[in-house]
This record gives sequence, structure tokens and C-alpha cells, in this order.
Amino acid sequence: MGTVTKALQLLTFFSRAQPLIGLSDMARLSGMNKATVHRMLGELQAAGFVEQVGAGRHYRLGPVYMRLAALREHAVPLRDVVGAVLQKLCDETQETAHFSLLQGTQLVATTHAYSPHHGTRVTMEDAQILTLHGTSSGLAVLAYASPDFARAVLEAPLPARTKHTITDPDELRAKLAQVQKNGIAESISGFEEDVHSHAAPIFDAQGQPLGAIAVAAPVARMDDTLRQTVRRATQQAGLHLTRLLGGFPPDTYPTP
Amino acid sequence: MGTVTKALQLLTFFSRAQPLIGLSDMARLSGMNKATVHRMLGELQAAGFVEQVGAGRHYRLGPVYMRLAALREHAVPLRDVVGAVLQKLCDETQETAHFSLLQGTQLVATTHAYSPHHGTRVTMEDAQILTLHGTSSGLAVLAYASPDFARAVLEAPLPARTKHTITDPDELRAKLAQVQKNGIAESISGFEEDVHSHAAPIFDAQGQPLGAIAVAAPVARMDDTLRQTVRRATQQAGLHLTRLLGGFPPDTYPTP
DNA sequence: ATTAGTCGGTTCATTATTTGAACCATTGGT
DNA sequence: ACCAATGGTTCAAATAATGAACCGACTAAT
Repeated sequence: MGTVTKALQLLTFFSRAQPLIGLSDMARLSGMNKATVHRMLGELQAAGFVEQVGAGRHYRLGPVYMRLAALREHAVPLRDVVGAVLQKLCDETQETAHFSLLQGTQLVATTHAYSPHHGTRVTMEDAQILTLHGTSSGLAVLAYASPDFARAVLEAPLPARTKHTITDPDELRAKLAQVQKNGIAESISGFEEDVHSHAAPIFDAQGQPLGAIAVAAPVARMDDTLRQTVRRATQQAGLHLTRLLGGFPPDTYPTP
Repeated sequence: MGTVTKALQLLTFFSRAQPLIGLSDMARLSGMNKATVHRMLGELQAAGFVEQVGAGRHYRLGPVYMRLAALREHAVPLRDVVGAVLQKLCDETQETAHFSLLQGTQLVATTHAYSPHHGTRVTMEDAQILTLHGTSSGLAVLAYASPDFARAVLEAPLPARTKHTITDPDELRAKLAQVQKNGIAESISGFEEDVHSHAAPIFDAQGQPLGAIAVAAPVARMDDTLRQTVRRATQQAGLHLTRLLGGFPPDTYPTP
């Protein structure tokens, strides 16, 4: 492992739970010698990637990231980042993958990727508005939204898009509890007939859900093998995208 | 110079004008050997700090910055970053420094730092609203705001806070041209009597002014020496803060 | 008051990594 | 067909990274 890699690895130990790390801790965490870590932190500090909080105390992430993040966003707009994750999820599952963004109280499916693997596939309209109670994406968001928001949604009228749409608030509450337990939401024909979909929430920097990533397959194709694949891949993609967007799953989010 | 420093230096060559850099270019820019640069970019890429756009093509900034920027913001809120810059500016000039944020059409002075060096000093109210045409901060913002915004402000009634407030639109337009030329705005007793202030605009990631950083001194103390010091320090602080906040001065902004 | 165990930071001989000139294989322009 | 770029690779020589031991300062417990 090269020196640069080792130095950059140090940055990965910072987290919201541990924004300040001392020299000895860092040496322990990285498994490297204290002197080595000290020199590396010195170089990282000189470049602004890390800074020391007081006089000779702990280290924390430095001031360069705002600028670099802005440059990155300029070079690769979020749309492209989302698109790349969707493409990968789509390749892994061979089914339609889509991303939806919570805009106010509406969940809008903004981006999608189709798999060329099957002749039949679930298709999406552009900027389709998804119901919060009738889609897996909606349930994924609701399960991690603020209690106030979820209550408001469940107390409002719950239209049935299909004859399978769950419209009973209590039944929905039970479903949300299950989503919270598994970290992934599932909906069978609740929005479109013959569509079986799974979704994972995407979180912002405050740990609030900002949208969801989902995989939608024809009901007929959803056997147990595919279901396992989809669930695993969707949850991973969700965590990955959350991370890429600079967000953080809340502490209550289950680890896969 | 350590290897880590050299590798991190590579990241500084990316800019909005040059978001994609090839191996040879990078070697030229850094003055290092191509093989060295190649290995470093490889390590940076493995860590996600850089990525390759196509198959074996140019490099661009990687996906890690969103996350790191979010962590940094969590550890050090913007308020603290602004505060640190103000404190430094205040120390350098021995006068009151303040930062104001453009909120809609209102410019609000959100943070300030006082120098203990003099018995008399300019004091600020909390969340004081600054006029766009009567303060140096306002002029700094106006000079770099969109033409539509500036026109709308100049066509609206221009109240005079003091007898020195400039209220003639043409005279103001001339002043704005001067600000655009120098990159720094100046106002003498236009908002409060006996206050002589200088301000530099702060830009967001789109190159739009989001606020200003300013130094305000009693008129009596503003001799030529102090004026030079203040102008230099304010402009530097402005550029520095813009950079720290992930913003970019527009191409039209003069280099000091 | 003494001790023992931290901490951040430093030293320097040993070691392993980095370095760079020369070298491919491709590509695009003339 | 050629030339001059490009991205990428090789390997002996040069250099920088490493880590055990050490320092002084501090804290908590004895």
C-alpha cells in the first residue's frame, strides 16, 4: 500500500460521531506507527485537508472540502451521479431502477434506468409523481421521515391507485415498522398493476430522507431468487448513493 | 516535500476552467515525472479523490468530497468559518470587521468582530439590515449582482440615511463601475455618520455575490496608511472567505 | 508527593518506497 | 506513411518512509 493511500485512509476515520481524533487514537485506528501518523497528519494539515482544533490538540477535517465539493459538483452534476448508481443497480438486477426526490410533500421520480435484458419491463413516465403510501419509494421515505410528516400523510385521504393499494392507516403503520426494521420497503401492485417494487431511502446531511432509490419488476418475474438479489442490491445502492450525496443514514437505520 | 503533499498538490490544479486534466498535462503542471504522477493519480483514484472519465482518459475530481464537505460542515459550521476570517481581518486592521448575507433583496449583517485596540470603534447591531446603495457592503454586492437585480434596486426609491448618502442613480452607477474595477467598495458616512467602510463581495459556487465582508472605521482615523491596509486586507479576506465557502469569483473580478 | 499511565510530538538508523529516464502501444493530425 | 502527441509501464538508483525508543507535559490514582 502506497504512502498516499495510507494518508488518505486517515480521513475515512472521521465521522459525525467522531469529528475530532487525537494522534494516538488515529494511530490505533489505522494500525500505523504514531510517528508515521504524525507526519502524515502534518502533511494533510499543510494542504488544508485536516486542521488542529486548539493549540496542539485533536485533529478534524480541514477547510478544503467546500471548494473541492463545489468543483466536483460543477464537473459532475448530481444528476450524473444518480444516473451512474441507477445504471449499476439496473445492471445488477436486470430490472428497471429509478430515483425519486421528495419535493415538499410530493415524491417525484426524476431519473430512471431500463435493463435491456428482458423483453417486458416496468416503464416510467418522466417526472412521475409517486404516492407516498402506495409505492415502495414512498414507504421508504415515510418510514424515516419525521413523525409529524408521516402522521400528516396517513391522516390525509389515501387514494387507491389499484385494487391492491393499501389504504388502511393502521396497516400502513405496520408496514412502516417493517421498513424501519429491514431498511427496505416493498410494494406489490400498489401503484401500477403487476409491478413488484423494492425501495431504499436516501438521506441528506441531516439524516432526513430526501428521496428513494427503487427497483421495479413485473410481478410474474419476482421469484425468491430475484427478490433476494433486488433487496440486497437496492439497499446497497441506497447506502452508496446516500454516501455519494454527502448524506448519512440515521442511527436507527439497520446495517445490511 | 513529502509524497503525500505532492499527491495532494495535484488536486489543486483542477478548477472550473479545467475540470478535466490528462496525465501528461498533470505532469507538466506539477513539474513531476509522468510515472510519478501516474502512480499518485492511481492512488488518489483508488481512494475516490479522483476518477477517470472514460476508458483510459482524463482525470477529474472524485466522489468523496460531498461526504467530506458534509462532515466538515457538521464539525465546523459556516458561522465559525466566517467568524475566524472576521477575527483575522479585525486583527490585521485593528478596526471593526463584519460579514453580511444577502437574503432575498435584503442585506443582513450577521456576524462581526471588534478590535480591542482602540477606545472608539464602530459598533454593530445584531442582524442589522444594510442598505444596498448606502453601505460599502451593499455596493460590493450590487456591483457583482445580476444587471436585473442592480437595475431594480437603483430604480426603487433610494432613502438617505445621512446627509452624505448618495441617492442619485447615475452617481451610484459610476460608483459601481469603480467597484467593478477595483474589486472593493468604499463608503464614507453613507449609512452612519462618521463611519468610513470598505467591503469586498463574497461569491457562491455560481460566481454570484452572496454577501460581503467589510471593515468599518471612524472617519477621523482613516488616514492614507490605514486605508491602504484596510483595502488590501479586506480584499484578501474576501477572496479567502469565498474560497473557504466553496465559491468562485467571476472572471470579471480583478486579481489584487 | 509520588507514581503510573496517558497524551502530542520528536529523533535517527534501518528499510522499503518513490523516483525518473527510457521504453511501449495507441491515437490523431499532416 | 509519418510524426508527435497521448496514457501507461519498467527497473536500477535515489530518496523518503518507517518505527522503536525517547521527551516533556499532563492527569488520575495511590
